[in-house]
Amino acid sequence: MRTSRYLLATLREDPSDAEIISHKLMLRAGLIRKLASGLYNWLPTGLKVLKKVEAIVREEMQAVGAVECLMPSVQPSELWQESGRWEQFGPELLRFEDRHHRAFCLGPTHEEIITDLIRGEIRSYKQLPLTLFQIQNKFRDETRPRFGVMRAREFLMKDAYSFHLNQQCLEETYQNLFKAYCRVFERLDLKFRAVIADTGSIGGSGSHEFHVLAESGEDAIAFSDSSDYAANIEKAEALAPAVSRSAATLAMEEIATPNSHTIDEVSQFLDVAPSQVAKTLIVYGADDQNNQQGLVALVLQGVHELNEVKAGHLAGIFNPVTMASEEDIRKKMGCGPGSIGPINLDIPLVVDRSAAVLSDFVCGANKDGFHLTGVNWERDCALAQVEDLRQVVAGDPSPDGQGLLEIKRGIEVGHIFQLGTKYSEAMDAKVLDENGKAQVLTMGCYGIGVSRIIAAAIEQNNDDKGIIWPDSIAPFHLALIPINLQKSPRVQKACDELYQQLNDLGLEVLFDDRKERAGVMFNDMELMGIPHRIVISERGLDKGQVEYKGRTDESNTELNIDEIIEFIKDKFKAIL
RNA sequence: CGGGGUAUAGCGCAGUCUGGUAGCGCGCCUGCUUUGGGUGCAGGAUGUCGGGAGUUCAAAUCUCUCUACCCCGACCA
Repeated sequence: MRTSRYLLATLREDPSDAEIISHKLMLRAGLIRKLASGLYNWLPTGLKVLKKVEAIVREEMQAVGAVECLMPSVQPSELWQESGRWEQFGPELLRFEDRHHRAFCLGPTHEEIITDLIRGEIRSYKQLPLTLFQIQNKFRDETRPRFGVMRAREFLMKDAYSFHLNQQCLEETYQNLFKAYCRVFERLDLKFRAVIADTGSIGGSGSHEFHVLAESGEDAIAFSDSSDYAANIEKAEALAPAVSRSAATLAMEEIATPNSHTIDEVSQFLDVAPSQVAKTLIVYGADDQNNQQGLVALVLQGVHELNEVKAGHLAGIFNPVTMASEEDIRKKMGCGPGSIGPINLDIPLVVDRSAAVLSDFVCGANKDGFHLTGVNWERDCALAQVEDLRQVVAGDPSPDGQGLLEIKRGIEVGHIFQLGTKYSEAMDAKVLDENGKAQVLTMGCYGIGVSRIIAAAIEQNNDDKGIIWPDSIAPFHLALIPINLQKSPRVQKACDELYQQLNDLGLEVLFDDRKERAGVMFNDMELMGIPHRIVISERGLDKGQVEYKGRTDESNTELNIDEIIEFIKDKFKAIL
């Protein structure tokens, strides 16, 4: 490709609406342009990268026997009614009507469609197991799209669905897909971790997320420092403290704590450690159908944060966990949220494992401006229900009993689920087994955020000059930069010849034939992250030489012009 | 959805408080110059000042209203 015939679209300055490095660089390097909030045009350079990621994903899916198909992005509401998700899904599901007033949505995912397709096509266990995948645009009407394609509303996803007669077979496929995902991220040269995950709104039993490690990641991951345990922090279990509760030594006492509401204020005012203060949060309760019902008190140690995913999974608590309004709290407790404690509350009480071993602790007195000191469980307040409620923190013991937890940030680029029969049951997808008996299909589903991977890869690989692509997904393999092309017939001839030879090798070469100074060309090619470059100049040709430099090399390598092709061949031996 | 902010040339911004008919840098076009890290000089083009309504002799500037976008919080590949 010659730059004069290409849409280079590089920008000198950071666009004002980009916050994180990958978003800035994707705009500056001319990969994407925003159309509207969460909607992006892919420029030629961006699309080349997208297609390469797509190809790697496709190859690895096919390598584990998955078969490609393609489903529409517009989906009829009836199928979503059938699975129950027409009601369950929030406003993230973009709904609309066609001219006949029939309701549709833009597909945020395709469980309903694939289940409908398969229940019509698969009759016998002999056709199982089967894994289908597609690479297709999804639409989710995110409340807050941000960070460019990292969290866009329309985005490219690879979604795969597997069908089985039983759980054991699902687990085998799940393991295969797990390995395929690892290979995808390895081929992309990304530093990643597979972590135990919560199943969220997709549903099902077992689940892993694949995270690219990056400071700007929106997720926190807990790792063991001495085993391979890794989990999304939402899912990481906080073990019960090894120590048991000490005996009470103090009498319970009510103390005025004017204007002290937060844990820090109270602990400073009373001069006790924040860990000795119990934090009581009031959330809405739920009945068996998860209808909102009354209030529930949750007690944590002052230094800990509530893990809303864990709390939401408990019976009797409304999911998603919702903090009670100050108004409801006052109505029930007669005091503000900053003065609540577990003593003499007539609502259900759930105590975190770590809070349950406190003794002689401090808590709110359920009276504005007062706290209780010297409080002890059982003596002063029954410990009805003790659960794991809190977010793990760095230094907690690993749930697998080996080592301590570290917390790192990650970008979720893949998520795999063992769905079980959630959709097949609801949508009556069955096959006949060996005995001629109808069996509900067991399903798995497997997603990769293809467009998000690109942002994640940049987030992980960049320097002050721009993007640093791995060879596997660089938009071009090599930049060919002439010095003084317009004025030197020799440089022109040498470039044309080399350009032809490199193309003939099957390499994607970006030949910068613009009438620009060297610095401009160097900067643009580095910004775009092209991993290799060759410079041809009069000065070099005088010595019969051209010059090579890798994107991250410290300095140039001078090469005789008749060696260059062999040299390049060697650089690309993995792909040529 | 709640809270905060922004909207002026392709991009980044000033001008708005104190009303007088729009400017800077980069980019773009022309010519010369320079030619190994965003050259220098000269000339040039480009704006319904986000939309609508109002106040005024006069509105980018004041008032009302609508819209879009961004940031901070609860969701997800």
